[in-house]
Amino acid sequence: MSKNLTKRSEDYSKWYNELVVKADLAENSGVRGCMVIKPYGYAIWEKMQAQLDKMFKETGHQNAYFPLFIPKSYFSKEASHVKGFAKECAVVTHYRLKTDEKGQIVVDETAKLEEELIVRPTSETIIWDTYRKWIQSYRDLPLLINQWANVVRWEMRTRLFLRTSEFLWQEGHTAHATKQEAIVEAEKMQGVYADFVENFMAIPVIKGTKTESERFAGAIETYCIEALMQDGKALQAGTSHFLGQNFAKAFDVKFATKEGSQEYVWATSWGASTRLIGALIMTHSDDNGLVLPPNLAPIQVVIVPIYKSEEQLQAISKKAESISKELRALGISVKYDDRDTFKPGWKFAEYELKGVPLRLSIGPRDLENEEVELARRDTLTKEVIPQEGLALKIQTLLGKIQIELFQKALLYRNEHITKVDTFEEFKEVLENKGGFVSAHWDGTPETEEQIKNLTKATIRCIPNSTIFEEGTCVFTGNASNKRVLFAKAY
RNA sequence: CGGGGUGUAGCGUAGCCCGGUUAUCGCGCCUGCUUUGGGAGCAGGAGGUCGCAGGUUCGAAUCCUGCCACCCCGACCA
Repeated sequence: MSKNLTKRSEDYSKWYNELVVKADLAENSGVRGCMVIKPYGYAIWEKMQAQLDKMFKETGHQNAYFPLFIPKSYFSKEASHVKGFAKECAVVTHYRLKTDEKGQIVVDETAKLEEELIVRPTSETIIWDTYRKWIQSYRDLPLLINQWANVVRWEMRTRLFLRTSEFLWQEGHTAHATKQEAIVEAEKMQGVYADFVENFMAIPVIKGTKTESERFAGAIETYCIEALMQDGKALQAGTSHFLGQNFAKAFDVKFATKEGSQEYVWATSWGASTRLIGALIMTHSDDNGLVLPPNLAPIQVVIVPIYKSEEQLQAISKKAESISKELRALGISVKYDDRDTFKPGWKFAEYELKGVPLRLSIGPRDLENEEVELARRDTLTKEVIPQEGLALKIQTLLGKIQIELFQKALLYRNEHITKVDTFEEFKEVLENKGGFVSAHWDGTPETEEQIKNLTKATIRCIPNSTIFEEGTCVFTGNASNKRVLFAKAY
């Protein structure tokens, strides 16, 4: 999309990291792959939270909060779950420090915990341990709970927003009386995520299911939404899991049916994280900085005065205030930046870097002609327009930008789904073009594994939209009845 | 955990191989004047445990040993 964005990952990586820091979203904290989210970045997260939370409430969910620490024994009750997370857990082993003979602060070895506590990498176990106490009867079901929290995963290599040791997210955990109802819930939440990401973040996604080897640890089925970044790599933007009765059995969560029998409940869990901010950056931004869709922009319109004298500034400020007032009346967030410590050119560059969708500049010339200069961040175009009817025009334009950002990303995404039928083509497309590769696969984890080892591409999903099609596996030549999407992924 | 690299002012860096006055430069910061329609100019100024701890030496940012932190490449990544 942008002239300098390149598929060479080290360049792209550098571009991305610099952008995150320069746009004032976040920075490395210097603490083991943990980042500091700065006020501007957090304001975007708050907007995302507010919208998601609203959507969860509308689908009948309630918020609650569970402990940060999970006793090791809880954690190990579901076999495949513990296997999936064991290698990336932070463990609390002591509860006290002391001063040693050299005056150094050291861990007090006598204050060793009898049972270690795991800092939650996800909360299934502690939540299901709690649900056992909450659920007795079919009347207690369904139980539809969401938690906003932080989790810790001790990843080997981290990257701002995309994979940090600690991250912020929401995790929904629901309990149902029937298998069918739980599946419907998991699918519904996949839909909620897709709706949010596409319509609010303007990021097109492909809905699908994960293969067995990519599935969440402990899930029967994982529903996902997959997005494509500008460097041709895929990013998992949200997941929803049908957990069957695995956790109910591990934590002995049973309910009395109408008929009086005891049955295990059916479970789902679903989550989306601050990683989505990384997706946002990598989908829309360019070499001038961040590009924010209007729905997510903490500041939607910035007004920059251009003046020489104090009298001019006063006249401009008066006009800017009346424009701001009109815009705010339409629910548009406006910032009037009349700081005299920075020059207009500096401010233009600054707000472009921060991705503010629209910029108005007003100078003496504009006052005289009853005009303003309006600049669009996404297209970098400018026009001088009358002050008459400005607020409504801006409102319409913000809506238009939101849609056009999505359309632009959708076009790029669609151009980067390539059907291939030979392994030579498969490698060629991954290497030179990037993006999703749509290919036949024989359905075995072994083939998937071998392809991954040879190309670093994984099966991102089996798209919901995939249709029955006779074919042969791109790697083994064995029979296949549908295409799946491969890609290199974050 | 393997392979490579880097730690010098808030940020980015030169100096290190070949030890020697007061540690270099740029950005940023402070003061003043001029500027303000796309990241201003000039002048002056402040800011340093040279990652930490030992060692060698008359003398260490520089050489030696150990440790720590971070980055990149692998492995890992619901």
